Amino acid sequence: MLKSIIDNRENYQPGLSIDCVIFGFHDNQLKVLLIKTKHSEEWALPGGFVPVDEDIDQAAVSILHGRTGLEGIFLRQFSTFGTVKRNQDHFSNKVLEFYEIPLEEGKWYASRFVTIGYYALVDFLQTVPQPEGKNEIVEWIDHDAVPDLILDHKEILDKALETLRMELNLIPVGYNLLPEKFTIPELQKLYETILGRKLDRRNFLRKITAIGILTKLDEKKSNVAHKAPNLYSFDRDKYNEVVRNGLHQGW
Amino acid sequence: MLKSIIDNRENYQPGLSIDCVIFGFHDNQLKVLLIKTKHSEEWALPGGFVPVDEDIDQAAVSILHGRTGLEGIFLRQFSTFGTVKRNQDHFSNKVLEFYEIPLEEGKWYASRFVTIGYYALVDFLQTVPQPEGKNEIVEWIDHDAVPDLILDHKEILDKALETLRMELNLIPVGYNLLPEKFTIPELQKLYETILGRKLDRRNFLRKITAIGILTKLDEKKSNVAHKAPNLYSFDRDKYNEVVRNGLHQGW
DNA sequence: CCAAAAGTGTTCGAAATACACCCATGT
DNA sequence: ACATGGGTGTATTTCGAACACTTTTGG
Repeated sequence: MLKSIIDNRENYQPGLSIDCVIFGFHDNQLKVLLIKTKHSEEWALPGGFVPVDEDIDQAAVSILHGRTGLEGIFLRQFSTFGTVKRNQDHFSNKVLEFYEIPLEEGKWYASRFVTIGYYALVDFLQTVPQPEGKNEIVEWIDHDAVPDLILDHKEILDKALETLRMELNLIPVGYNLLPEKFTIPELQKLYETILGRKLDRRNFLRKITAIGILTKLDEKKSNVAHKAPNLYSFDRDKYNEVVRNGLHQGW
Repeated sequence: MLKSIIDNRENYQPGLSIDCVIFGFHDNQLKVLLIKTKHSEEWALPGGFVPVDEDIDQAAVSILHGRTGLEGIFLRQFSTFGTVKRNQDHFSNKVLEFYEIPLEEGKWYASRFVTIGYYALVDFLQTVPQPEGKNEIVEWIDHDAVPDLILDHKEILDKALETLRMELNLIPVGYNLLPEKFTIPELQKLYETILGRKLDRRNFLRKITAIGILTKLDEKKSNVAHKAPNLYSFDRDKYNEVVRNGLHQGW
């Protein structure tokens, strides 16, 4: 993968990469999709390079699709990272040896890369992590349990979550993070997880329904302990309308 | 300028630029600092390239300093632009002829540039527009009267203002846009100008003072028509503290 | 003396918060 | 039967929106 990019480096925007923070939600846990290559002990954000004939947003979509198989996903650029030293450590001879890349060509890879951060919200259950080649491991990691990441990827992840928290005040969230049918407590746990604090059940219900993007289904969740919670779905039209027009409230 | 960059293109991050939207405020008008090169009829945002040994944030600071002479300015990255066609038009033979750049070297310049947008808030009266060389004109233009800009610079400008409006809900604004001493009505006009709508005087006073960043001076503005308004200044410590901790309200 | 802008307080309604009881289900 | 989580309503407080009169000053 890396070798093929370096061999075809003429076709890629030099010194520029994209890193994606892919959020999922499962078991009341905020998850992050991370990758690990066999030559490294550390995890990394899934990322890639930008073909010269592709818009950066499109390149991000491609990366996301490549790692998750998903399409039509909520994807948002949040920040660009470009300190001089950000990928200094990345240029290790080990990596080049591993990929059998001559030192001369490795210079392309060794230079400072400016990386554009995107974050995505995806449906955990519909996501099939797709490693590129047998040297790669792709896995969902609990956000609480994210280990050290390569380079400044931890910083990028933190900034993504910070942005998501802020955008929670501006756009409704959940459409891509939850399955088709979900319960209010599930949605609330999602909000609580993103925000990192508890919310009052009754007030949450009032606020979230007031937005007018939920459809109460005539159906209850089955096979659950205790009282069966009602199922809801998003009213897709209204949801998209609110995404466009913005939310005028905060949490 | 451009020629010297192309001659030294090894020292710059390839395919990457920075564009700054520099806001000022004067005569109750939101102003934008724009530049025009003699070979072009169109205005542009002040921008530049990124030295390989400089952090992108630092490069933005340098560009800002170069065009305004100002330092220690409120400067914030807001978005990165990178559609394939964004600077297609920029590669005109006219430009290369003008700068006496051989076509071969011009290719560097012709490729797609991804540009990182920064916006700055500066004190209009302390800003001395500084053209780089005699081919450049640097001028404050009323935001209302901004003409067509080159490439996607209009889009970048719009996005900057949109971000600024949003950030008005998160951070206090004014420290860099107003002179040392100012009146509440002036501050209010600044807010109204950024937001593009009128605010109620009494409610504005209550809200802005509640933030606790203003110091009422024992001094009135002199030589003004009608009732002399009180002068205020920012409490720099508290101002910075609020910038750090964020504002928990909205307009 | 009058026009034009500055200063100041109160009322009202909406929204956020805090809070308690009943209901359904699996064990 | 009981423990656990789900569903619902109300009272209180807080915050933003609307609003009118008086004061000062230059012309």
